[in-house]
Amino acid sequence: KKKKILWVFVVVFFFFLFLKLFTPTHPPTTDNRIMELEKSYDPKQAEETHYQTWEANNYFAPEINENPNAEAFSIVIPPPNVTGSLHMGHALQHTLMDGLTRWKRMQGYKTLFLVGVDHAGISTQLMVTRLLKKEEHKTPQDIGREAFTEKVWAWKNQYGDTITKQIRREGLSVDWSRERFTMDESLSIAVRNVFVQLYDEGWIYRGNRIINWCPKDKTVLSDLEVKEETKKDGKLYYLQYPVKEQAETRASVSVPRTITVATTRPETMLGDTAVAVNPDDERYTDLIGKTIELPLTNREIKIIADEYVESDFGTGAVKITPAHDPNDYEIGLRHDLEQLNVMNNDATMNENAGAEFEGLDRYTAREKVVEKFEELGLLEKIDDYEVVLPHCERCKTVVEPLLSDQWFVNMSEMRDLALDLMRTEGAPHFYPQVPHEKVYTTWLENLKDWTISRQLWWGHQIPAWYDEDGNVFVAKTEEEAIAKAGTDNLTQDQDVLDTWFSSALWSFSTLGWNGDVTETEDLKTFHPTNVLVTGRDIIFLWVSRMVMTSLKFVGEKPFNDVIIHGTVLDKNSQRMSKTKMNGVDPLDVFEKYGVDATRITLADSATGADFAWRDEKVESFRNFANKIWNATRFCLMNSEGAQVDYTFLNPKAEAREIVNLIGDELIDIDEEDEEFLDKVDPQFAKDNPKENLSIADKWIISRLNKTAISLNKLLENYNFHEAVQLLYHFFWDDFCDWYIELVKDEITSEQVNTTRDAARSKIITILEQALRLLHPFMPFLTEELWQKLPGTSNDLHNSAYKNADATIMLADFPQGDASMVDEKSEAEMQAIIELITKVRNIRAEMNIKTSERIQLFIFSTNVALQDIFWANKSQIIKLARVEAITQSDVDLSNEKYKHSIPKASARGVLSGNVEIAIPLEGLIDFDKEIERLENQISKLDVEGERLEKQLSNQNFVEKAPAEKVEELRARLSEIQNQTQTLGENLTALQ
RNA sequence: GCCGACUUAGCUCAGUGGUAGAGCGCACGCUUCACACGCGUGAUGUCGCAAGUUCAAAUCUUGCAGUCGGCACCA
Repeated sequence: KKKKILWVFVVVFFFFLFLKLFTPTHPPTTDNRIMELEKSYDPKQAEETHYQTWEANNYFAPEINENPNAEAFSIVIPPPNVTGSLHMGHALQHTLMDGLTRWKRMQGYKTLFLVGVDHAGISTQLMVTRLLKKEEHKTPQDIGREAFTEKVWAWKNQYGDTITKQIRREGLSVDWSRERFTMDESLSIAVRNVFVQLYDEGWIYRGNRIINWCPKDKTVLSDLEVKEETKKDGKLYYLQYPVKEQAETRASVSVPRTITVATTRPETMLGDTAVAVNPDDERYTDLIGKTIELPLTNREIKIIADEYVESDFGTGAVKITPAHDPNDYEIGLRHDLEQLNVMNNDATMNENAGAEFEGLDRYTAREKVVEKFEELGLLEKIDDYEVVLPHCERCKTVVEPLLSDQWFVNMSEMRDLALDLMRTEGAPHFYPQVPHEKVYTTWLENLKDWTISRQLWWGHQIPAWYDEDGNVFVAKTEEEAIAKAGTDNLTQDQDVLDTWFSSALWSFSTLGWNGDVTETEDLKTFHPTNVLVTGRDIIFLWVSRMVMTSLKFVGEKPFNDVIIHGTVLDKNSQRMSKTKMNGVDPLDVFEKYGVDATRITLADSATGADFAWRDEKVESFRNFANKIWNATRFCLMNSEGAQVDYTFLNPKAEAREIVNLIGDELIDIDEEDEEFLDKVDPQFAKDNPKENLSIADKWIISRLNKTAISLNKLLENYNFHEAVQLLYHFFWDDFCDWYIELVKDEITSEQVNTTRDAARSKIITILEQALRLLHPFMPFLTEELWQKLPGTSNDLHNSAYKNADATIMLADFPQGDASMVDEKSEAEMQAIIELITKVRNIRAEMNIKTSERIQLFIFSTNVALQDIFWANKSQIIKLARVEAITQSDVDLSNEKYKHSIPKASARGVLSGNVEIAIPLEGLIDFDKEIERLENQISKLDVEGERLEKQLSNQNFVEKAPAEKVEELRARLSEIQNQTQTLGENLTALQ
């Protein structure tokens, strides 16, 4: 038995060896380019090599543009956190920005895509603090401010380039020579100058206010950094406060009177300094002005009347804690109440809370307060209550409202500048405009003061100094502060500024403005930037503030347009988050499908709406990348004797031909033409006059020009989804499925002649144009392939980059030429496509084997169409798998048609009164053919009925545009014709 | 409470007054000399529900229902 198994193995082995040896290999070729192309696209190599070349050759820098009159195009990147790493949101916005930049660069604009990172105060400080604890078991306080910030810098220098490496991986054409960091010297000077000016003008002030305090990060937060979260299982505690009665009344009352207040935070009662009721509340009228003996304290507080209190809410009586609640604070001011802070900055109770509570955490204190009230018999009840609690956006800790000394910006002046800009110019223009413009405007209208100080060490230290008496001196430098104070016994404010304060200056501080320097070449050239691309979560935090500061300090808007992209959700339409572990790492996707496939997937998804991430979608664009690869592979396999040549694409080529024949002086050509003609090979023009172009050639040229025109228009409107769809279908459907197939025979011809070479040049020329159109969104693949095409050189560059080495990223972006849109050829081609599709349809429905060649009769009273079919008979034969077509097959008169075609034929009708018949002697299943024809007739009937109904409506005929009515009439008449023909065919079968 | 968005084919999403679209999936067929990450063919939707405007509504208006956001407040 064992022997038998072994024997089988040996046989199988030799069988495969045999198969391997005798399988024909690729046909030999003289062109070694072919050998370079693998059967499918592997993005790795392209991604590794081209970026380095681009960067090394300085292609990303605006200086590459040699045209002194070039218009500028600029984008500043929303600076990612220096601590950060790339997520899908970045990948999305980066793709859009780079797509736009590459597009404009190819158009000859002097482009700047400015890159940089943000110091991200809280995030970075937290990260390094954690590291310090883990590695050295120390807190920042243990090592002191100076040592700590040194550590952060060291950390930044060591790890801060993670994000920039990832940006390179994405292929972003950013100018690294202008890379910025929010804590760069010049940007820091800008921050100080802005601070000093705003202070001097009275817009920045220091004040004691109720602020949002994060007890974990131990810093104040702005309103925008606090996120509300609903807690369903909250409690509402009803506490009874005994009213202190006058001696004489006390005698007559057996039980002391109490007033009940409700609270969700009982521990704050230790800081109560009043109880408030509505002045019109009759229940409490007699108590107003009386005194309460505040339990658990030995303090007495007043009952006051204030309109703020709503009588029908809760008990109608409110405990007032001015130091721990923003509303209470306001009431406190109105009634001149004491502000008693009972908490430390870590949310433990302080000495003001009383010895019993001092040092307890706020929640422990809460329990204890409730216990004590219960013991005293003063706890009325506890209700279940849904509470909404403010949380720290970063660490999720419940934020405590606290009374604290902080720095604020009064935004009223800058807010008005921004609102005026919107009202007068409609700027910045949001894409999509709805709903963002309104949200932005409404937010500005209700803008409150901005808390800008942070109790951190990492960031821009506030340029304010205090003397021994606490007098404040705001100055750009310590020297200036000393000069102002008249003493050097000064201490600088220990706090730093909100990260967003420096971000707010980003659009101009990155271009060299710093308050000392207010005019730079870059600022003049690139500001205002053209467009900002960002997520909707930072419209308030960043976009609006850039608008305000830019108007105030530079006197112009920071950008014309703002693209707000949607959020990338997970496949279940949930937000991606670290805690949910449902994030998709762009680097994994790059690895699996390639950067280009990922980029074009993201661009396709960018409609402004949120979208669910699906790997299947990238997969389909990976397939698209492979399709491009293989189409190019095919062209290269048949590229001997061919090269990219624009003579073919444009009638201006004919001008060159004439120029060559009769001399320059006789023809009037403008400068633009001259430039174009430089790229044209005159010999090719002579060999291939335009009259030689086939319908397929004219059609693909028309499609190409239409595509280019539409694409540019779509990109102008930031319509990325439509742009990608257009490219996808032009390349796959028009170019691959039809053009390549139509010219395949010609191109792969064994015969070496000028016709073959011309066909090869034509297809490569179209392909080369297509690669350019694709480049902004698929930079690596297109560069890889473009470099391999015969005849690509820096001659194809936009005239602004004539001296740069050949690269597709500097090639001239096809604008499309409306004069090359050829509707006649498109219609003719459409007829051929329709014919072939119809035959294929009949073949499939009648189960005719692919290998089976069939006969085809084409009948049309339209002589022009007859000619077209005849002229393209070889393509029809090939693509519809037809045996042969003779002149008589397409030249049938009505009578002859009816009599000469076998009855046993499958029939079809096409638009333009074209009929086809496929004799199926012995193959035809009559029942099946009857069913097929009936199906088609009934489909046409449905449409016909609807049209008839519409056309018989007098109102429609009278009121609808005449064009429309005519259109429907024509369609109806065609349907009637087709139905009739099919009906006759049907009758003949029965 | 205020403001807003969304609801279209099995799934993910485009479209936005004039005959319903894509990709994926599905069905059938294909070792057709670039590509099975492919080729060909096909099926599938009272465009959330109801009313209104209009000759004509998925598209505009109003109401309702569901989903999801943003802002504000909550003793």
